[in-house]
Parts: sequence; structure tokens; C-alpha cells
Amino acid sequence: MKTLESNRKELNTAGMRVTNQRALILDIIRRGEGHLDADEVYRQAQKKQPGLSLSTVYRTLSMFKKSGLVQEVHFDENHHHYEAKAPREHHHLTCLGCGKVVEFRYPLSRYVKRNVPEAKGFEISDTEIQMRGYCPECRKVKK
Amino acid sequence: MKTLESNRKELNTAGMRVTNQRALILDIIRRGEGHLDADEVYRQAQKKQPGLSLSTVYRTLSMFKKSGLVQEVHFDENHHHYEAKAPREHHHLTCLGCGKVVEFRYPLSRYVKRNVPEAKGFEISDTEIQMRGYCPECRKVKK
DNA sequence: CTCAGTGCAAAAGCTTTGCATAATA
DNA sequence: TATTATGCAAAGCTTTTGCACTGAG
Repeated sequence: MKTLESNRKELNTAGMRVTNQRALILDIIRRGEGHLDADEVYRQAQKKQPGLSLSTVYRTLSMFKKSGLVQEVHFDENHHHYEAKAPREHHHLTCLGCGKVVEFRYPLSRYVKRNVPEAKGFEISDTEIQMRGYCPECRKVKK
Repeated sequence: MKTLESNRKELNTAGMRVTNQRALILDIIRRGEGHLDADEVYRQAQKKQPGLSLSTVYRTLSMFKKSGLVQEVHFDENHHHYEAKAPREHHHLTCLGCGKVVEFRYPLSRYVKRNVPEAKGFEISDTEIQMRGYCPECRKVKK
């Protein structure tokens, strides 16, 4: 599989040992609709590599996070979700009715750095905006 | 204690049974520096009411959240923090070095409602912005 | 008096860790 | 061959739940 191959190179470049598990997990996160949680990654990974364990998923995800390949996002308060590090800053809008997640782009961090006095002097490494509400469809249902 | 007394009235108005535990927990959250987690609330509560249990803290917090008295915020990924519902929209900047949390006001939700096409039609009930980075002091230390 | 709230202990997630084995460089 | 990664099982944390008892209304 072509993508897996290029993932291997990239992992290698990032200075980590290349294993089948890591190449696969990176592939899953990149192909995925984004926003996968550890368990979803695990289930998808098992289809291709039945032996793969959940701890490996966690360890790999945390490693990718450190090296900047993936990013953790927090939709609900109970567990983490992961997405491939996007080239452009974007944020999420979650529907409390159907769970749908809408992404939108908004260059907030630059704006905040410039305009919020409290942020002056900070070195901001990560910005996450989380909005919750009801999407048009779910609003209808509620009525 | 005066505040506790007025908390009792407020709880009563909100239609929930008034107990010492609830009045105390509300008081702690309101006086607190904000951003307390369940365990901190528990520890502070125990000083005044040694018998009070952690489950009561959780149950009470979740009840307050539902009735809008407090708000859940997510600084790190491992557990929840709570703060008294603020009258004005504000957000948080967390220092990854020392853990300090800086609040800042920024009327983002209105702006997003108006300007982000994906948000059109949504009924937005909650906006949380979380920024992480290093504060001026910690930046010095890093160097 | 009645029902909601509490405390305790046990259970339930999600995530991390220790250790022997397997695989990479 | 020397490490580093993996799998398995067990442990850890935060949060939730069941149940009998207590207390508010």
C-alpha cells in the first residue's frame, strides 16, 4: 500500500523506529474522518493486524502527539480524540443532539496574540476552540 | 455565614432541595479561585464538613451544571474543572510550565455566529476556548 | 410521613505501566 | 547484537452507581 510506504519514511524521518503498528496507526488517523478516539483506532487497526493491542495504540498516539504528527482534541469530557495535525488552524462545532462535528477555519490564535493583553508575552503553542449547540436538523426535532 | 445563607435561598429558588452539603459546595466554588476540580472541592468541603463524601461532590457538581450554576471547563485531558457560571463570556490560557491559568474576555461566540458559515443555523449554547503555551516567567526558565 | 439526598463501597470507564518476548536498526 | 517496541495482564485515576439510611419539605 502506497500510503503506508510513505508513512514509514516519514516516521523514519521523525526519528522513531518504524514498525507495522505505527505505520498502520498513522494511516488510520490520516485516512479517518478525523476525530477518532483510541478505541476506534484500535478497532480499525485490528481489522488489518489482529494481534495489535490497545496499549500500543495509546503508546503510539502519545508518541505521535509529542512529535507533532497528531493532535488531541476534546469533544466530550470523558475521553480523548485524535486527528492528523492539520496544516491550517481549524476548530470544531459539536451538535449536542446528533453528535455531528463540524469543522471551521478561523485564525483565532494570531488574533488573540495580537489583541488580548493577557496573552502578551505568552508563547502560545496550541489553541482549541470548542463550541457546542444544536444543528439545524436537531433544532427542528426539538420543537 | 452570610454567603451560605444567600446560597441556600438561591438553591431553593432553583427548585432543588437545600442541604448543607449543597450550600457549602456552591460556596466553595464561588469563593474559589475558580477552576477547581472535584477533588479540590472535596478536600475543601471536608475541612468544614468532615463527613461529606466524594460522590456527593460529583452528584452536586453535575446537578449544578445542569441547572446552570456552574460550568465545566477542560484544562487538561484527565479530569474536569468547575467554575461558577460567569456573567460574561471568558476563556482560558493555560501555562504548560507552571500550570497557571489566565482568564481573558473575548466575545468570540457572537463573532463566530455571524461570520462562520458552518455555524449558520446552529443554536450555539456553549463556547470554550482553550489556549496552551508558556507564560513569560516559564519562557525564561526554559532558556 | 414521603421522597430526595447522602455516605459507603463497589463497579465502571479510560489510560498507564511492568515485565517478558519479539522486532528494528 | 543492542535497544526499543509490543502484547498481555494488572494497576491507576477519575467518575458513576446501588443500596440502605438520613434528613428536608
